[in-house]
Order: sequence, then structure tokens, then C-alpha cells
Amino acid sequence: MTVNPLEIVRTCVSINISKELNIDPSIVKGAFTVPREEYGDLTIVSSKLLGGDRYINRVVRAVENCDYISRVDVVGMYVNMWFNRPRYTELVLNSVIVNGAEYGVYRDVKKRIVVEYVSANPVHPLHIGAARNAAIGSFIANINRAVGNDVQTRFYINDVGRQVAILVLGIKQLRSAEPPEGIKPDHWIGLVYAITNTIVEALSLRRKLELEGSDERKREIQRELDSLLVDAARLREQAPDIFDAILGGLRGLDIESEISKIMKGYEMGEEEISKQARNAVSLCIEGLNQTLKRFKAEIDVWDWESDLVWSGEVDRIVEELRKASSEYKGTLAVNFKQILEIEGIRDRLRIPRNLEIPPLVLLRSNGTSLYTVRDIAYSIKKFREYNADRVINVIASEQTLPQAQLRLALYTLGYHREAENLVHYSYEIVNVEGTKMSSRRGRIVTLDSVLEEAKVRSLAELEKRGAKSEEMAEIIGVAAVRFYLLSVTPSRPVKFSWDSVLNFERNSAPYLLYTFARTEGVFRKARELGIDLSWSKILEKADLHFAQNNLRRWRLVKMISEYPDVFYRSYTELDPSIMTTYMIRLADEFNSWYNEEPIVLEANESLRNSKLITTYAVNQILRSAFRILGIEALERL
RNA sequence: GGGCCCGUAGCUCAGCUAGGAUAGAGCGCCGGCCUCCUAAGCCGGUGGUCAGGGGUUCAAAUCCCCUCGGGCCCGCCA
Repeated sequence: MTVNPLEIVRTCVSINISKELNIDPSIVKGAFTVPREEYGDLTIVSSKLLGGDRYINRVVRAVENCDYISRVDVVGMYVNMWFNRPRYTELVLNSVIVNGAEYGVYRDVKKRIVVEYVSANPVHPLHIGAARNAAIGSFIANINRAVGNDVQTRFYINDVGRQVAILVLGIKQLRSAEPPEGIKPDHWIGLVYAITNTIVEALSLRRKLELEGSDERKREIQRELDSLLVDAARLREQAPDIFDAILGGLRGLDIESEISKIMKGYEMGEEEISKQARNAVSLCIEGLNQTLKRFKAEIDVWDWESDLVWSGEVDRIVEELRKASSEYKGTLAVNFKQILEIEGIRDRLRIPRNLEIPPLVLLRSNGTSLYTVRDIAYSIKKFREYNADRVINVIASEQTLPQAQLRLALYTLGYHREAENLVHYSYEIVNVEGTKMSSRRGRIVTLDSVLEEAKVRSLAELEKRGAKSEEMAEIIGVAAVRFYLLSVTPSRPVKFSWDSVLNFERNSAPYLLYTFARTEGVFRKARELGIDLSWSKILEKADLHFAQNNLRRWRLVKMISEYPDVFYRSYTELDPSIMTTYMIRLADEFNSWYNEEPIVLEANESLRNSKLITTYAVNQILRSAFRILGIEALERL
């Protein structure tokens, strides 16, 4: 277990105060705040303690008993504390050296965790929104592994339903389902799907227009149709042959009944349809997998939704839910009214207090199943197959309601443990400025294109400094995109813009990689000069007073000591942005210091040793954080 | 109509869960710094009615209520 230097001081202070005032140490812990620099290193807001600031002098006396505190000062209600710098420096640097890359990494009681993420519809390439999911999901997997949990990542292939049926309908109109030479398979599938869908929607709107009586409605439909035709024209320009083939084939067909036939046929496992659908979806998945690998978002298990239907697992769920269902809008649905009346159920299942839960419809009138119902079977499977303590679904916030229904349905079926440990990790979507993304119309910013641009940009930068390398450009490009998507708090929407994703200055992964490479450069130089970098030996001969009268050095020591807190918060809140924000601050502090004074070239040996260890600490923290964020560290750049 | 998320500098974002001292970064803009361990860097300057109003409090960007603005959900779609 790695030590948390800051926590050691906080504990020391709070125990002393709690003894003096005879209060619980946790009350003292709630009174800490980090003051502005001129007011010290740590502050107790005395009015937050029991009895307000009446006992402030006793608080001061108590704090003075703590060895890590060298000076205490009272300003109003604030008890400002200055750390004993040499002692604290020793504590921090020693902790870094003893733990190395494990410094600051929290160790949790081992749990088994399934992370389901991405699970994008297998009918188009990944867009930048799915990329946020991929970045966050892989972060969740990485940080859980780092703390010692067993983690399995899964991708749910949603191949049952209308979208795949439309794709199959389109492919049927073509001579060959194989992608043409030189086009990535998911891009090919995305094109066929978008063309087919746009044509299907346009033809359906046209029919609606003919049947509509009201002029106002007519104008509305016409507007919708016009926008659809703009997309159609663009798609036709991209691939005229394919477009015309599909359009020609669909004309005169009763499209809705064709789609319904495919959906039914696929759910029943009809050979011809199943073969076509599996082929097409496999092509898409092949492409998605390529992109995810490139993006450092690995998937351990790929689950086919259709397998759940074919195996009868979905049927069994439907049968069991029937008992809990009643008549609703002419069909059968599960009503959660009774369950929701159980005391504290919303808290236990983490369902928003005021969220209204409509009944969950069991089956379509044509007998086919519905997504949320199939997902019940899938949730049970995830718990069962991995013997999981916890299943985390990384899914955009727009699915809050179906995810809540899912937990309630599990509870209804008696899967109480599963319902309570199924977590909907909700995040906000990515908005692309100017346009509205629509994969149904083939109007998306693909992750592939973003990664490609980032790579081109990285290559150009590398070329400037005479270090042109495709491999390095690839690593830097991926890092830049991942970091960009991870640095916004997940509960807030990301505004995507090419300018910010390709900005490689200050608040970016390239900046951090550069800082890391600088630390490596320091070690290279040291070895060149024949300095032995055995860290514990260096620590023995280090000057622990080196931050005593030097603010920059002291700030760095303190910042290094914050990493365990940052890691812990990032883990418990599963929030990568806590870590990214810290990394930037650490790099800023290091770079300012680096610019100000020599490290290896320091003439005084013990002083040089302290500086080397400080550099090593920054190096280790960045390395550790990179690993969690799925960024590959580069020794030079 | 009901619910959820969001509104902080011209732009992109921290800070809000657990209220504390003068609200922080980056980009942009202006001016400096490469005989020295990597200039994707460093230093200085510029820039804010924390959407608005009310309340709670010794203390509110942070908690509560209302209003305004943006996004999403309320489907026999996923």
C-alpha cells in the first residue's frame, strides 16, 4: 500500500485536534482547506469545528504538537499551518522512490467488474461521440485494473432491430456485399446503410405527403423531405452506382413489410437472412475493431444480441415478465408502479427521485422483441459469465430512462443483487459545431478521420524538429484525441472543434508527452555524465532542505504529494478529468522550474540529487497517469 | 406539460459532490527569452455583473426557490 504524504499530515493534525477538543477526527477532516500560498500550506477553518472559533487557541496548541507542522498562525477564523519543509520533502520523495510507478496508486479490495462500452450500432463507423464513450470506458477499465480489480470489457453488438434490417435490405439490392478495394469495411457498411435509410425515409415521406390533407402539415413534411433530399444528393455524389442500384431496387417494393420480414426472419434465425445480416454486421465490426485497437480501447468479449434471441434467453425473460405485466395501449407491458412503492428502492437502484417511469412494453404487435427487454437478458448474462460483482454500462445520458427500467425489470424478476450493482455510467454527448451529426444520414465526423488528422498534424510537428517518424506521429495523434475527450468532465457536453482537438499546446497530450520526454532527457544527460541513477542511493545523499527557501521547488514537492488524492478521487468518481487537470498543473509547475534552474548541471551534488529525484517523481507520476488514460509514454519527441 | 444535464474571461474549460480569505488555467491579443538538461517550452501584460432575481448563512460561483437561455429524454426506435 502506497503512502499518501498529505493524508499523513492531515491525520496527524486531526487526531491532535480531536483529542484536544474531544470531538470526532472526521469533523476536523471536514474543516481542512488549501489556502492561498501566502497563508501557508494547509488551513483549518475553525468555525467549522464544534464550538466555532471559541477554542481557536486550543486548536493552535494542538496543531503545534504535530511534527510535520513548523509554524501555525491565526488570521480571523483561519488556523494557517506551514509544513516542516525538510520533513515533508523527505516523506514525499521517499514515498515516490519506495513505490516507483505505483506511487499514488490506490489499492482496493479486489472486485470483479464488467465494463460494457462503445456498443455502437454496427451499421456505421465510429463517430466522435462514440469515441468519447470509448475513451471514458477504457479509462474506467484501466483505472479499475490499476487498483487491483479484475476487469472484463464487453461490446454489445446490437444486430437485432430495425437498423440492421434496413442495412440488409440495402445490401440485397447490390450485386455484392463485399466492400470495394481500398475502403474500410465499416465505412462501406456505413455508406450502404446511410443511402438505404435516406431513400427509405424519403420514399415514406413522399407517400405521407400524398396522403396528407392539411396544408400546414404538408409544408412541414415538405421541409423535412427537402432536408432529406440534400443528404440524398450528397450520398449519391459519393457513390452514384450504389445509390442508383439501391434506389432502383427499392422502387415499387412495399418497404415496410420488407423490413418487418427481415426483422422477423432474423429473430427466428432464418438461414438466408441470418447469413446476410451476420455477414454485413461482421464487416462493420471488423472495421470498428480496427479503429478501437488503434484508439487503445480494447474489447475482451464481443456479444451478439441475436445470440440472446436465438438461444431462447430473451423468450424466457418475456415469459417471466408476463406475470408482472398488464394491458397497456393495446399490448402487454410491465408496470413498475408497485415496485417503486418499496421503501428506499429508488436509492438502492440509483433511480432519480422524480424520474417518471412509464411501463415497459414487452413485445411488438408483430411478435418481435424490443431493445430494453433484450438488454435484461444481456445484463444477467454479463453478471453470470464473469461472476461479476459489478457491471458498469457506459451509455450516454439520453438513455437514463431505459437504463432505469432495466434495473427495475431485473428487480421485478428477483435479480436484486444484479439490479443494485448494475451501474449506468452516464455521460453527455459530443456536439459538433455547426452541423447536427446523423449516422442515419451518413453525416458524421468519424473517429478515423480525427485520428488521421491528428497524426498528420503530429508528423508535421515532428518534421519541424527533424524527427519524422510515422510510429511516433501515430502515438502522439492517438494521445491527443484521447486526452481531449477525457479532459472534459463526463457530465458536461463536449463541444467538438477541429481547432481544439488539433491544438497541441499547453492543455494537451502532446504538451504532457513533451514534458515527460524532457524528464527522460534529464536522465539521459545524467547517464552521459556517468551519474548512477540508483534512486535509493541518490536519496541517501540528497539535500532535503532544498525546498526550504525556494518557492518553486516547494510548490513542486507539494504538487507531487497531491497525486495520491487525485488518483483516489479519479477512481472513486470514475472521472478522468480530475486526473487530466492535475497532470496539466504538474507539467506547468515542472516546466517553469525546469526553465529556471539546472538539474543535472547543478554543481552541488546533494542539491543535484534532490533535483533529480524531483524530476523522477514527475516522470513516475506522468507515466502512471498516462497508463490510466491509455496514452503511450515516449522517451523522446 | 413533466423529468434530467448545462450556463464561469472574446473562445475552450477547472473550481460546485462536502459553502470559507483577492474566482483559476489554456487559446486569442500585446511585449520579451534559444552559446545552457528538448522553444510542442519559459517570463510579463490584457481580459470576469460566476445567465438574472430572491432566500439560507458570520460567509454563496458552490446550498434552496423562481425566471431566462441551450441540450437531451418522456416510442410497439436503439
